[in-house]
Amino acid sequence: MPRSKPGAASVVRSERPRQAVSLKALAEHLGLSPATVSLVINRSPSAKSIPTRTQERIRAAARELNYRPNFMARSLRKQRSFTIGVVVPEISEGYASLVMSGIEDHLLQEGYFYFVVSHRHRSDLLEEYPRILHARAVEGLIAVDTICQEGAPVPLVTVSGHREVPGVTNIVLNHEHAAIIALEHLYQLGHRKIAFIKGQEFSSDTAVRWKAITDAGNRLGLAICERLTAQLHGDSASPGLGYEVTRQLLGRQEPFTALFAFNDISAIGAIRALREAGLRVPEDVSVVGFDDIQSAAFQNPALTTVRQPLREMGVLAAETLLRRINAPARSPYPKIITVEPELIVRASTAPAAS
Amino acid sequence: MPRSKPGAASVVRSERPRQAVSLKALAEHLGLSPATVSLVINRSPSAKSIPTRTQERIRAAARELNYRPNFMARSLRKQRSFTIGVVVPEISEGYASLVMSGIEDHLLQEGYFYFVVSHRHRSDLLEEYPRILHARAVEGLIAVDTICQEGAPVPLVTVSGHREVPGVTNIVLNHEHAAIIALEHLYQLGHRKIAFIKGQEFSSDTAVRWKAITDAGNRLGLAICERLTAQLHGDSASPGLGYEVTRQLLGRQEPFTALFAFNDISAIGAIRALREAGLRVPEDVSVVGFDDIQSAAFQNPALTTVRQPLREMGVLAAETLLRRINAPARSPYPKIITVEPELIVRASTAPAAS
DNA sequence: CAGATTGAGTAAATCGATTTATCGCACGCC
DNA sequence: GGCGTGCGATAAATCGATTTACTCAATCTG
Repeated sequence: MPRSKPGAASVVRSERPRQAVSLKALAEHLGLSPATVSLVINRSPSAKSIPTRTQERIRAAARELNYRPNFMARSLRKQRSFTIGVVVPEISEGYASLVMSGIEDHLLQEGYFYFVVSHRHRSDLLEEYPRILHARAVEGLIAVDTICQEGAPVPLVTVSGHREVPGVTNIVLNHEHAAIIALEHLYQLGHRKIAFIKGQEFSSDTAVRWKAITDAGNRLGLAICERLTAQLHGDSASPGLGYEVTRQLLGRQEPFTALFAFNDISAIGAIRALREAGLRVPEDVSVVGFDDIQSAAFQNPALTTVRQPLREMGVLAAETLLRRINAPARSPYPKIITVEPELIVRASTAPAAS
Repeated sequence: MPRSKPGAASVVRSERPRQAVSLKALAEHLGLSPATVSLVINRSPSAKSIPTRTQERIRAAARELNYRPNFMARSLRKQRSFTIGVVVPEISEGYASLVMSGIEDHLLQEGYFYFVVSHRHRSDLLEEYPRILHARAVEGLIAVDTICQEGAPVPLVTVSGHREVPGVTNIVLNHEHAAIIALEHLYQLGHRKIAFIKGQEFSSDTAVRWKAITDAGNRLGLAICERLTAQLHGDSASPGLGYEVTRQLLGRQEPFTALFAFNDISAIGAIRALREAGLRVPEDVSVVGFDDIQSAAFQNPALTTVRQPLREMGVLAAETLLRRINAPARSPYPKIITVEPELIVRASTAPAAS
């Protein structure tokens, strides 16, 4: 009797179906079997024998009851997680986050999600993270600016990995070209005494880039002076590292008219150190950065830099990974994909004095 | 016969057990039932009746065969995904990525992973993403600098959400305090004509911060002049927006000796605009930023700014969310958690001229 | 009219782990 | 000799969806 009271009824009605409705519940509601409903919902080819009217009925009910397939159940059955893992050194840092932005764009478009982990160059985490990502059933991995020791049990794409590891596709900048356009720019401005800031030992770009620079120097007949090169140390995304190393460089009393930094962050620190030493940028010393992070354009002076297409590299990594995941096992895959740098000339470089 | 050939055998042996071993396989190998093995592996209380020797045997075999529980199966059974969703406006941007760094830190520590999606202020994505995250079985959501229209079917924590929505815990900066320390600083330096850059309409901090600023102005007896306030427009993480709006401000021919920007990014753009107009920072105009992003310290001049503890806010968001997830349903939860700002005085502010 | 075909749908196995209720057995006890 | 009572497990249900191999009836075919 009380059930028929309008007030009570309206309370009940106003409650949305909170807990998820399962395939079984939906099938029951329809007076059909779960099998049929599943076939129709998934537009499976074997649903072609089910008449259109029934199909409509099923879809309508699914909408009405707000049916959402349980992701875990589906994943378990199909053995697919539509999830990939992204390994970066540090998430709150311009390089990685730009690459990730590209990765995300493409993955979401294709119906994949991704887990991010940042290892901060701790070797225990570097070991552990791929394992726990694998335990989380990721279908593939993207490693950004991270040196991977060995192949993984799933397809692996690295961005600036620089190691030929079997099973790994590597997306890299054309560092030779990058070195040439940067040095040529300085050379044409009349610079002959150029200082260099190398990257940290652990950065995967460091060695390759340095080789490219020395090669380019030779090509241009530009002597690269040992006393004018220094190396970043320490694991920090702050310009402080570039500042320190530039002070060292200045302390060596070897004059130079230009400086080519490992990245924009260290270039920014370098400019500060130069200024504090009473040198004007670019009048006394020209500075070239690398990467073209977002704030490069808004430094004072605006930074001349070698742009890496970081976002595009992320998209490319995601595309390549998905292609590999969806290709039949043991298909051939590219070992290396090269992208091109671009010199962005702004206000931190000028003709060499005298 | 051929099977006993040493060469062939060694080939077989050298192959690692590639495909995962299941609980069932492990149990079979041990001559036990899956139930027993599961109980032991999970250190379930009901495993206390299994003698230590057997337990050891099971664990040893698990190690040897490299048994890894299937995540999907476990999740399906336990109805837990140990995954949460993070919604940000844009991943490659200082504010969100610092918060995310804190979120990641805490979540991974606690055995959770997270999916990130960036909506770029597109309202269709803002609608869609929470839904598909829910379909992906996330156990909770964190929304960063994002206005959420309604509660979610899972616990939701917002960072700078500023809306009282039932079911939502909001982590916010003490904007009143922030406004006071910034204005007091300028006031004490002798500034009376201060320009302001307000945030974009869509930013969740904009309204609250502006109210705090006007209140603080009143408190200090500082007139806030309509003609000296302007608002950011457009969805970009570049200082270009601040540059544009500062040029507008300058065009109004209303003199000012200090400028309080909505964030560091726009402050950087503002400084460039001021410089181009022939004004020196800080000698002619002092500039105060907001957020204290990583590059603030290395601007030229180094930026005076109101620091938000973004990383800590991320950690706090993650902690709060996990607490809510693991609390019994319908437990009480905090509606608001406030964190304190800090004024970081650097080189972009100085005593007012004249 | 037997046999083949088609239409409409279903039963049941499966993915891999968790968990509750139960079982057989040996031992001690009265 | 019958009865608890630990001990050392295990059988079987369950989580929710997918998918293969059917079934049953009606219709067509020769």
